[in-house]
Amino acid sequence: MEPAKIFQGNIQEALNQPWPQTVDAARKIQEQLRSQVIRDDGFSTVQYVAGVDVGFEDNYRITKAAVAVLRYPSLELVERAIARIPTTFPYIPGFLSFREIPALLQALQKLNTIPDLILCDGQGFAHPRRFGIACHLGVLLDVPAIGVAKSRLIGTHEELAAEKGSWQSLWDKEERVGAILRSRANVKPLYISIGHKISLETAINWVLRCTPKYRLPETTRLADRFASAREG
DNA sequence: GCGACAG
DNA sequence: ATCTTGTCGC
Repeated sequence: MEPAKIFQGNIQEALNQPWPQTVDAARKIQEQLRSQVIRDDGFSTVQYVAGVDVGFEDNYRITKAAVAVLRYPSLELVERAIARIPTTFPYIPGFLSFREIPALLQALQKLNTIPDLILCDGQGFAHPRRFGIACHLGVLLDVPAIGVAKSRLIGTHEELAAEKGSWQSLWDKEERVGAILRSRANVKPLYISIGHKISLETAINWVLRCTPKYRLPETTRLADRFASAREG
């Protein structure tokens, strides 16, 4: 079966599953699915890199998801998709994926181009139960994914040098759960963690490859723009 | 019990 | 996340 069929099949299967209505049910899903996370590199060639993000409309009643697919290494926009659905889950730290993934799946379903790698807005493995949104989306789609967060959810770290490209491990007790990365000189670091089918070292390198100029990767910048645009 | 807390 | 203009700094 061709990749496109598998990708669309995974999305359809995920959409057919009942979505949790309580935090307890959501926690059980996290604890069940987290064993499926693959922490090693499970890909070779990367032709398409995608960024995903969500925004809200109508006083948070509508969740608007956006996907931007860029060609690598040119980082030019190849395709974009938008989806709007009613918001069904509140924002609770540690359960972000249950608020954002339903809309993201509907946007991803509209793609004609299958991403080889997805950069998510939020944590992956750097999560209380090691199953942030990048892990959740990566496992559901079975596509390599990276968590790129703008702020900290958990973890501690050493001082970070000011130069672009410098990074430090992010620790939760004795376990390394991710890294903080200076994606641009003298700006607040990014919180990087693996999502699925990728190692932390490879994830850091891909974030840098997708971040030629600004603090955020081009993928997330574009997805951000599409998710927040009043039009579209 | 008291803070911390992705988007 | 979102409401919002100008403004300070490299």
